[in-house]
Amino acid sequence: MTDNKKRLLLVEDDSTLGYLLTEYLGMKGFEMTWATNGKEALDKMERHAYDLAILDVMMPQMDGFTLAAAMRERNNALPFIFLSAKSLKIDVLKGFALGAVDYLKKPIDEEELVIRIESLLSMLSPVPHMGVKNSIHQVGNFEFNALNQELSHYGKTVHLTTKESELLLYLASHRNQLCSHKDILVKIWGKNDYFNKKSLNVFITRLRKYLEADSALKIDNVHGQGFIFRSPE
Amino acid sequence: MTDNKKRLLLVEDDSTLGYLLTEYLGMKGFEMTWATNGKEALDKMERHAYDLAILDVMMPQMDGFTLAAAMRERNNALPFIFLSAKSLKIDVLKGFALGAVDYLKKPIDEEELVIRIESLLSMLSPVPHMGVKNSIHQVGNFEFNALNQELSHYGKTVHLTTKESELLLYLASHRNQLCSHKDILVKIWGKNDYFNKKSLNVFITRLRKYLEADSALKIDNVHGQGFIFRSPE
DNA sequence: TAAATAGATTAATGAAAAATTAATACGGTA
DNA sequence: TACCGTATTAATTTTTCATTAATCTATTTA
Repeated sequence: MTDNKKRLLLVEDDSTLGYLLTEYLGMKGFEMTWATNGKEALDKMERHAYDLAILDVMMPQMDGFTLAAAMRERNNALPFIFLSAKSLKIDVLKGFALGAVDYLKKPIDEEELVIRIESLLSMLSPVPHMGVKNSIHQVGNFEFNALNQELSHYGKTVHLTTKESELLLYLASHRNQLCSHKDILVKIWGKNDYFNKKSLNVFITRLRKYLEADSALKIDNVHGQGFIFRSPE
Repeated sequence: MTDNKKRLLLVEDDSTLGYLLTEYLGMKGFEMTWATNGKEALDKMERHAYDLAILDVMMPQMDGFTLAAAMRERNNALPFIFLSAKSLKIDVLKGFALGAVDYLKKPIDEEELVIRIESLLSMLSPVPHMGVKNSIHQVGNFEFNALNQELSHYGKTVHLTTKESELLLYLASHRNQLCSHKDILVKIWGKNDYFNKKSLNVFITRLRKYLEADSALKIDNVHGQGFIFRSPE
């Protein structure tokens, strides 16, 4: 599909409301089709693909409930919501029993309608689990996946421990900046004391070892201050 | 999951309404958990799996909006609906903007609540899972039929137990990604405690044994974090 | 340039985590 | 009730990893 606008089919006999909603929703980025009765709606459904139908309940000839039942009978999987002045509980229950994904009572607030439609559409077409957060960093000619704690170099991957990964992430997000002992220790070790500082040195050494395959990368010490992770941006 | 009751987390400070809804929804076939404040709710979410959360908006200390924001911050994918006496449009919009799947105005009609919950659950749950479960997965040079719980290797088929199959399905759908203990346990065992973690290890061992015939497949442990199922895509 | 301080490196330690194996409990069934 | 397959819990062994210690090297400064 070249156009990713969502297509809505509005079934509404009242021309004022029909026109208003068509305009408003169209303005909000939906591709609108407006049918003024059930028969026309069924016909359009046959011939076009829609993402969601909005059915008015009270219509002459064929009411929204009947239309929904007819859709179901034709094995039409198009999800639909009802708009209705009938706010009686029994009607709401009937609406859902017919398979509606929502039931809105008139008068309709247009903004609420839009946000509900968007919510429903996003529920109905769930994102196929986009491969987790984007936590992959290019570090020199390494690829660093902070989430999986992996560091790859031309296909060769090593596993970092949690602390190693945290420290590398900190340095990599502050490349070419002085990172003070204090800041690193507070951020990663939680506190800044004599022993943690010793520990930090151990981990710096380890990272240097991991990264030595790329000579453009260096972890420089600034005497008495901290470290600078030198890396081309 | 052995029990297919849907699990709801109700967050409601008012004890009368909380009790009423817990009883009513419990009677209607849901497995209910009732938290009386946001902190308690967040805690329960960490340790248990729920299918839907019902959040009261107006609560002392942490209101429902803040709670929803905290959930999102923690990358908690639990879908939620708001219950609120605040029927102002701005609040409804805010609720949806925070990712709510519905926003119901008090006074709540219990029957409508039930049918809306059911409608939402059917929209939310069966799509992602059934689809995956129905398909046959190529796992290395194994063929994994999650529905039949069968694992085949060049014509040789073994039968997996339910838990084995669920775990393999989870890992296979997250291949080469770190799967935290917590996520696995919450998703498959329903809760995350000391004993389940032991149990998980047992099942990991079993899967490793099944899969050892293909040396390209590995279930690596990430110390203190979880597991990564390594498998060519 | 020598002494003092800071940093780097390697190796050792101990606690925690994980893997493995064994034992028990449970649920259906004949 | 005895049996079988499965899930959970327990006990044991193995591995991992942050810390600490010990040793070596670099930098500062008097």
